[in-house]
Amino acid sequence: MNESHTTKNRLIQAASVIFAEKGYREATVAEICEAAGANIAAVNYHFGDKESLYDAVWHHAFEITASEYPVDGSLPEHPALEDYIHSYARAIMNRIFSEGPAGLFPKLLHQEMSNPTLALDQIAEEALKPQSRFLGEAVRAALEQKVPEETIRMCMHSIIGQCAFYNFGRALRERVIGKKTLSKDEIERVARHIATFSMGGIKEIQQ
Amino acid sequence: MNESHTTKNRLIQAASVIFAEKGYREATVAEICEAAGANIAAVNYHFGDKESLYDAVWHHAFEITASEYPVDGSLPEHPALEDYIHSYARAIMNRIFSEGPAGLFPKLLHQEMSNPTLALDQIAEEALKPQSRFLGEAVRAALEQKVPEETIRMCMHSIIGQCAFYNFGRALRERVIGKKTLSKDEIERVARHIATFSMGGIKEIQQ
DNA sequence: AACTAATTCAAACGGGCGTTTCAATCGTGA
DNA sequence: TCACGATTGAAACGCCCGTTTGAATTAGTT
Repeated sequence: MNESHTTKNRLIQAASVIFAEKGYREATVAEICEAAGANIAAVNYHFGDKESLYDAVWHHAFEITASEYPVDGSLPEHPALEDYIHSYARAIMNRIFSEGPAGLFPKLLHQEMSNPTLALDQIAEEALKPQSRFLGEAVRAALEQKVPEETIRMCMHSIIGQCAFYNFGRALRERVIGKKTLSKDEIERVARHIATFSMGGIKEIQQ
Repeated sequence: MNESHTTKNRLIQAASVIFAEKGYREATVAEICEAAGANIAAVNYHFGDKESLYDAVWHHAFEITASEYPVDGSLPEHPALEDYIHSYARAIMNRIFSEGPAGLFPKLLHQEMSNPTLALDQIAEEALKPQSRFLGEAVRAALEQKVPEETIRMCMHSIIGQCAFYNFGRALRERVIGKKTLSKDEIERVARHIATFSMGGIKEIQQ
């Protein structure tokens, strides 16, 4: 009876979508239960309270996105710096524009960044620091000893910022540009652009 | 009696801070009134309802930030592309790390991006599109005819993304890096970095 | 000083929220 | 088949929200 159609799992899946859309505080347990086809008391019975359900949603969302689109998922055998950046950008872009469950993590993260709950500390430690290190060590290795630590950090932020903007800028892209989603090809071109652009930036910085 | 200490003005000032901190829905009129030293009914008397107060806050915040840190505020006489990017980045960074009223606009924008209200359409049209055009036309002029429109757009996003990350990444910078704010000098170095990095990126793209 | 309009005040109103309650129902092992 | 723990169900509780009310107070005009 450990199927994925238990009430508990239906709650997590329904809650993921609603939390991602509205954020923790704006989402109501009533609408979550209705979307899951469960009774209003189901959240408290299966999770204790709303906040524990939120924790469960986070772990679920991160596991899915990290296994479907790992940041080192496109690395060739002997990767150069550009390969690291491209692999990172490709993974992040695919996550952001995934319309399936892998797309929920970036949306949850966006919500959490503007109105942090206690969950953010844990997420930063478990999910984001490792990804940040993945990029940071690649950049540091490529620039070794030539530039101060602050410059390395700024270069990392330049790379991460380019990717993250497609997540945080969602609402604006619809309004300023008029494009809601990106095709598979566009995603590939953006990831390639970010890698090329960043390599040019780093070259310009280090001379 | 058109001073800046009327109840109406105190409400706008108090509300700006609270809306910027918590977003529209999470902020309560009770705490706004308390912070303004006004009665609970003051919002409805002076503005009609919470949403109209929110509109007033937006206009107030944008006027302040746009006049204190205009995106063309650091342009030399005959600006090259790098000057445009630097002027833009410097203005945005100064806004983001301003601890005074000029810092409220980026915070409000962050809130609005994750949970858009009807106000976002108006903001996008009045405040953000012009700034986007400022950058876009400079980039387009520098790359004229050499690259497709999609490439120009991606370069713009690379520049804007680098700046915006310092706004959206606030909560993470504290948790992953451990730095909360930036000194005046650091702000200048980041703005210079973004301009240099972006020029390198654009050079790499256009060849 | 007297009158009028503007503003402030404490209290209350509906409505929606997360949570609790406890009876009804289901699933499973004896 | 029966009994018992696990799960579901409908209803209610207590709380906080934005807003409204109507009286009290203040400010401006003659």
